[in-house]
Amino acid sequence: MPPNPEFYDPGTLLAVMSTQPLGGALDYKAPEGGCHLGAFVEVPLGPRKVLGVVWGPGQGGFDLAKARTVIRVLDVAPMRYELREFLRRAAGYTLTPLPAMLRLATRAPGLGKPPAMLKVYRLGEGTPDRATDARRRVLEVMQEFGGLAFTLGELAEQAGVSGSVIKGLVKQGVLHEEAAPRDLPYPKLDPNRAGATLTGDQDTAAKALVSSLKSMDYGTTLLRGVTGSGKTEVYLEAVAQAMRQGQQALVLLPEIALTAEFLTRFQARFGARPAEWHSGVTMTERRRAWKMVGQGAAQVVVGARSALFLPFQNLGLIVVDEEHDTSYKQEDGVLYHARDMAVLRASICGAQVVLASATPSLETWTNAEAGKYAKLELTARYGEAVMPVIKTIDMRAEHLPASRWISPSLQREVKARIAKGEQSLLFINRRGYAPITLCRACGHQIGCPHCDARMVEHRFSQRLQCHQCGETSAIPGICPACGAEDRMAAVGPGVERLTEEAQSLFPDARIATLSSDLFGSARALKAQIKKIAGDETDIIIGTQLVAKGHNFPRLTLVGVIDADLGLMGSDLRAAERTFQLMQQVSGRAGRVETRGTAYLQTFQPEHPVIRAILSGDEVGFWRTEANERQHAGVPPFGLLAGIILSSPDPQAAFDLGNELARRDGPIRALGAQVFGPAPAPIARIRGRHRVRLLIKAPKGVALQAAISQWIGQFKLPNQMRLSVDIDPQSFY
DNA sequence: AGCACGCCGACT
DNA sequence: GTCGGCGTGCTC
Repeated sequence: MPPNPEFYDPGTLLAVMSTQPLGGALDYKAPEGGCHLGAFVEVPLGPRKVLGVVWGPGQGGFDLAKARTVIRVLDVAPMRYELREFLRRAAGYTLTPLPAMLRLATRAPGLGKPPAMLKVYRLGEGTPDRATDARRRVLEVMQEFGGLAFTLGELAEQAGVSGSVIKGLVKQGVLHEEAAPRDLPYPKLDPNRAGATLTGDQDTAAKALVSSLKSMDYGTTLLRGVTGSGKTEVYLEAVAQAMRQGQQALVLLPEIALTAEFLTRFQARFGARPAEWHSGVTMTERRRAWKMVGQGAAQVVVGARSALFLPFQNLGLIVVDEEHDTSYKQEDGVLYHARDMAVLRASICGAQVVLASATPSLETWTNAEAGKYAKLELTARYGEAVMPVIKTIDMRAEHLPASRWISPSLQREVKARIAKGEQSLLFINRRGYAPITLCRACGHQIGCPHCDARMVEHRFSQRLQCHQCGETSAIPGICPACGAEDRMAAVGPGVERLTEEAQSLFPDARIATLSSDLFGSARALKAQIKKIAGDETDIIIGTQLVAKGHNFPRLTLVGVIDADLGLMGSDLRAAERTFQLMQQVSGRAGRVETRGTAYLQTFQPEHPVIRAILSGDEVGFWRTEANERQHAGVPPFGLLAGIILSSPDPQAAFDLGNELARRDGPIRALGAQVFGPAPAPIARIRGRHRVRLLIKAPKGVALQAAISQWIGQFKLPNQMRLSVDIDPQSFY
């Protein structure tokens, strides 16, 4: 009989990938009873026991006498080929060591422990020696729910008795105590429940997605639809089809804040909630989700980007909602882009990907234009609402006193809305009160002591805060540089300061401010959003947060305080981001009956991006933008990679950076160029100085291989860390 | 990541 | 002499 490549007999040499930063797999002998390829195992490593996954046959090439034996195989479904292959390819693509990649896939609490058990109580055979009232109530409850098992707490509460009554009944054999797994399967979802009635466009798109799902093969579809066009309802039909086919589905959302609204709609469609996976989920719930996904007992997962690394058994669909969102790029630790990884994972396991957005990224738009992705368009808005009229306010012609940002024209418009009982939204993409605190005597600006970032004044909390590392400090009365008293000044607008200005301009208006840092919890934020959507607010003042998927039915005016923010930077995606953000924010106006108006305050109304937004010529904008990037040879028409060197010693980082730039043979051999070293976008984080080199390569070359070869020539001095950022997203 | 090994400065 | 600083290297 030929050996089974999926199984290792006791004593066979096999490779185990651990989550320790070793750079690769180590060989071990299979334990008594053997083990499967992909099994989760505990292995000895030096004096410790560590978690690992059986990765393949032993590699050899070392003193075989050193080989130790696998301690035990964990009681967890083995990692499937698809996930191992995904981790391998993702590690190769992002130039991340495999153990670090594997760690993302094993981030479940209590993985190494036996399944957590719970004591439950069930009806036994005996009868109680004396029938007290309390005992009778317990038995009634047990009978009412016929044969169901209860935990002590549940039963005591239902029967209105204390725990000792139940313990007493157990002693007499009336009740049985047994162990049940703590991790319960998720409620069964019903794909055939009636969903929302889909309009023509939506119905066509949903049918197209369903038929793609039926192919049981890989494919990616861009689902384009303006805000409020019902994208969610459409892709939920694809989720339903995956379930009908017995497959699992994953829905990625960019913000935890959006999950609450999603869950409500999900429950309405399928009758129960899916598994959740994001940073706000408790340890217990996390373990349950991980295990149930691995057993196929969770049909649908909604979560953040890290949910891509869950051990799905038969994944049929990945939805990336708001696919253009910048938070899909992981910016520290393992650097990856969740949208790209979703496509990679799906292509390996033969699943469908739906990229949903009103304002897709240029990458996705280009792939769809080129026919690599299918494209579905939702044009009609949900209900009768129409897109707003968009106009500019030329700030060069407005007369504004210093430290004022709401132009007279915009003030008039807001007043008119208040008079009609309609809502206005003033948008500014800056948190806090003022972005700069400077000394009027010497010009000194207060910066973060650990990062290369300015401290932002938050009047709400009466402190200065670093938006990079979270460091806070008191607002100084004396300049720390020159010692001048009472000369510190708040410069520039933030959302809190705009609120202050609005309060003085519209003293009778009811104003609500919406900024992520003004709310301690998602619940408080939700309450505020609900209040705004109701009848209690005339003016909403908000940051980026308001641009994302909330419905404010009475809103008819949007004022963008600074539409130029982000147009001037050297970021290659600056125009794209501004375009997307302005479209989303303006789309907030006039969602129901009235046609709304959006005003963009700008100093450059003739700028192509502003003009494109005004004319509504999206295709024109994308074509122009695509052309420019093609000429510049940057993504998606060329490859970019960053090399970040970080060290407590800035000179050491620069020296190594120069050395790398000088010996760039492997990179030049590709026809690629190295730029830098230059201070990284965040030049200092937690006391470490960061220097970045940028590599620009033509599309289609083996960039990763060349980079590994290149950096492999260098030995990192003490304290120095090097990380590679494939397709970096931040530039300033 | 941990942990041992090892090679130089200031102490009983 | 030796205790301990942390730089270097190994873990199958």
